[in-house]
Amino acid sequence: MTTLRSDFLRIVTERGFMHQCTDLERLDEQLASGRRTAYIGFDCTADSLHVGSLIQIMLLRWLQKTGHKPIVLMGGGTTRIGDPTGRDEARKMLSDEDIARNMAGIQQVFAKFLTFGKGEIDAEMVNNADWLDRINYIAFLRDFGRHFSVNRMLTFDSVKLRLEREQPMSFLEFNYMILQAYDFLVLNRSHDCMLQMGGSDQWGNIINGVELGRRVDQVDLFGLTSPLITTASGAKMGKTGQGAVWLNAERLSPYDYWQFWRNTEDADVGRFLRLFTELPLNEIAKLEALQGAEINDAKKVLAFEATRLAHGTEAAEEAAETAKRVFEQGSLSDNLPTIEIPQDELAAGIPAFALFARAGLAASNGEARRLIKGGGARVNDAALSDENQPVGAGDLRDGVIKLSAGKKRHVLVKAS
RNA sequence: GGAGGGGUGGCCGAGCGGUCAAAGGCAGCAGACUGUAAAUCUGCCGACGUACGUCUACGUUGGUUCGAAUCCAACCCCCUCCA
Repeated sequence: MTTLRSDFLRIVTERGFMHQCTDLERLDEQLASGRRTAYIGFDCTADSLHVGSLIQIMLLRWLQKTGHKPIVLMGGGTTRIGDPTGRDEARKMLSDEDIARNMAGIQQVFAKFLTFGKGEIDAEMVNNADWLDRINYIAFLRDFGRHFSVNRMLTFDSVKLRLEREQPMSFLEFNYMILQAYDFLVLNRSHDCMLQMGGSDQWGNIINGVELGRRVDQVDLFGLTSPLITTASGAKMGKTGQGAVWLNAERLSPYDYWQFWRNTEDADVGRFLRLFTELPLNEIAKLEALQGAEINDAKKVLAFEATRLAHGTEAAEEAAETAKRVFEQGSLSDNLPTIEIPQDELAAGIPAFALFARAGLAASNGEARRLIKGGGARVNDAALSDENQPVGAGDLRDGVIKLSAGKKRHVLVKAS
């Protein structure tokens, strides 16, 4: 590969964000010669984003840090269609209210990672419903539909794979890629946006936009994709037993977020440090070189840095402190999840299984029973053998009872 | 519209009159080993009752039968081929 001149592409390449690029050399020229604008689209299927989108978020963050303008495109319009990429079933339709609420939530997440405002390189959030909603069907088909070959569309993975698997695809979904291509064209016209980034699964959609720009406006547009991030053992990143790893504190506490990173597989530490922190590469190289149990120190750095980006320094320090107390000193921390039980109930004593279920450490009484029978439940760090054993006021230590399911999941019970 | 195939637990997928809460796999939870890792091994894995049990569940509704995920009918949805 030739030496890259633009800060953005160089950093992004060195740190492992690059998967494919439509024309690396010319894009590099462009980015090296002045301020440019790029965008990434996100759909609003939930009111927050999770770590699955973090690479994209980091890409925009680096873009801004290297002096360019990021645009966050909210798929308010396209969310109502659903990207067929990589799925066998059409998405369920969301109401306009849902979409509006989701957009607001996602904006909160981005506010942590990007600087928004009116300045030259301040980030901007746009909603494609603003133009897609106004499309006139016939005019749109005549102006843009003519540039899309169905023959070609059928060869894109998003469509081809679905057909090969003999799964249904509606015409609605089939149109998704056209609309995404149109988004790019619109953003180029309105914001002089010349680069669309996205996950590797978006390659086809991005290409369509690049081509549409060339055919309709004779402009040079660029596309760049990031690799699909899986863990070293091949699992999709960001799925835990509890569900997605959300980036907002309401859905996932900073402590749990910290824990997620702390539990990174050894083999992923270096890669994740490069992708999800902004530590200098030489420092990462040192951390990555740690062997055996020492790599835990690197994981703590990863957890701290990643949490800092999403939740701020203070929350990251707090999470680190809580983890230290719980895991390294075996003591308590107020920062653990806490439930309150009425005083009199506690005085009477609650069967252990019921308490564990109430604390959320088990999904049902039956599951709590199994947990206890299996020897995975502890009260104040003492193993529990009888699932019916009453737990109550007598178990309070300094005003709290510590319930543990396994080694990692703890809940504090307080009287109210 | 016609012919054929199909809809099973979070997912994949067997079962095709009782012994079916339903094989097997994946995912998940816990235990052992470790380093809050991975791999491996063990146990659990619909709900409720401490076990025997009860309830809910095999697209929907109704039927046959002592008994149905399994047979029949109608309906809904999906796939393939034909028109």
